Amino acid sequence: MSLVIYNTFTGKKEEFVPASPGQIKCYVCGITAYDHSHVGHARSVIVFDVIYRYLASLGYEITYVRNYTDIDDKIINRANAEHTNWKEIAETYIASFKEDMAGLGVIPPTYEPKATDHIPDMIHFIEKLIERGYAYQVDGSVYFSVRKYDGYGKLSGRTLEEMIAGARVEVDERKQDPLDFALWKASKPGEPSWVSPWGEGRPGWHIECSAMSTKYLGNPFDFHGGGKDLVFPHHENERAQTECATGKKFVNYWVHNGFVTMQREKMSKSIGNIRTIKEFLKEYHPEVLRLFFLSTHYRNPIDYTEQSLENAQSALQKFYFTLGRIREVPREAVAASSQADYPELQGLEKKFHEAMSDDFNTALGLSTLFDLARVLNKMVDELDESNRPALAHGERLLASIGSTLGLLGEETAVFGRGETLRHLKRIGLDEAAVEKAIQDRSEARKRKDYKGADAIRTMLLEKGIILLDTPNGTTWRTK
RNA sequence: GGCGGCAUAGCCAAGUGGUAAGGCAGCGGUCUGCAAAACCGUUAUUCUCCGGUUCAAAUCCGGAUGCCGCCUCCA
Repeated sequence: MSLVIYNTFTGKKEEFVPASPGQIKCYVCGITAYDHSHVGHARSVIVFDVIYRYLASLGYEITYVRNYTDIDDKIINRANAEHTNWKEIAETYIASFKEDMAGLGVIPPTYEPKATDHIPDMIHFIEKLIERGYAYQVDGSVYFSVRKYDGYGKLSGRTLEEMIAGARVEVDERKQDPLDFALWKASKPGEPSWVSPWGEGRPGWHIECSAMSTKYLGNPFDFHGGGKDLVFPHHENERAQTECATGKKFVNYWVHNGFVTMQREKMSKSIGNIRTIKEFLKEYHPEVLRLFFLSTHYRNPIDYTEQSLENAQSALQKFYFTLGRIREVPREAVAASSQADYPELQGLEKKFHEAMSDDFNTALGLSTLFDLARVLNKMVDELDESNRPALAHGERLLASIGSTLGLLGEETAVFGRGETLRHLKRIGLDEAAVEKAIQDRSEARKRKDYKGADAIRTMLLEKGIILLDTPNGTTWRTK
């Protein structure tokens, strides 16, 4: 089965052919470390985490790079506002991001380079551009000469004329052409700076990704990813610089994810409609966010609403319940599976792979998880000698699909406990009070006082607590 | 102003020529003292609207409307 991927550069789905067989080299633009990351950043990271996991499941050996922009106007501004230095700000928010990533269960990339650790690489890169006649120096700054590169605009699908027509940029007098962009910025007094052949200064934004991606991956490399907003100018500029400096193709497949919106509007710091990852994680299990993201194709926008999250939460709970039911079946009963064929399970496995190999169609892939849950629940309901091996096989399939998506990674009991505690915290109820109410109800039931018992059930239900009467007594869970 | 994307049931959402996946919610049923979970059944003659191409269109083409994004930092 071949893997098909939508390439922003061609605007089409293309069959994926790795630059070297069996290996994949991937670069994804990370964050600018000047504040806590929000749910929009999380989408990008999770989308590529799932792509990474899926490619790994296909057996590829992957080198995955995700950078940190740790020097930039916003970082400097924040440092000034807080009377500290850029380094402090950058380190603070890189640490914050790492904490978020761990919380979200994201696999760490192979390399996580920081821009300021690669200043010499960038200087070298710029020198090459000057040598080759694609860049020029003015007053200690260096600019890239956009008109020297005739491929400019091909990634974002616009012509130079269109860009000029639509320009809202303030023209910097020193540029030879309004479209030119900075490779190196001469520093103003008091600003952080590094020594360069052009004087004290700091790198332009785009150059770090060109220098670091080619340093760690060479070029051309397989994937370059990031949010859709990076297509222009960031990736367009990276591409221009790199192809001009190396004389070789930069990237084979450009992959961009859609935005997270709130009330249909892009989530972004400047609009102010953000939800930080930390805020999210206080309220929900991390896999809820992941499941929510995966329920829509990665290139489409996704609207962040409480209802959608509750939805994702129910779905996640459903999967964990299913897993929990299976695991309650005595181990010897599920036994070692034979090599027999299970057409239904194999069909679902195939469906999952077909979905994922068609431009990572996780929404469709997720539907196989629902199908699988149904099949497995039925097996547990109708458990007998004949379907035990199939159940064992199915359990493994559920776990394996889950792990490819980064879901169902927790012990069912731990998951359930976590959901309970989160819910109690949200409604401000303590566990002992719930237990006491349940005990009262059990006594009422013993007296066959069903009216009284139901009153307690209803009271708890209103608080989102559902009682489960089992042969071994009453347990409870949160809605 | 320039360029691009999207529009599928109450909600979320897949589906790029062959007669509408999946989830949530709802309804009916099995089970249960009642519930919950699970399972079974059911819920769009129709895919924003108007034209066109075709034996056949949610899917292709043209137009309209609406929403969103990029063009400035942005995942």
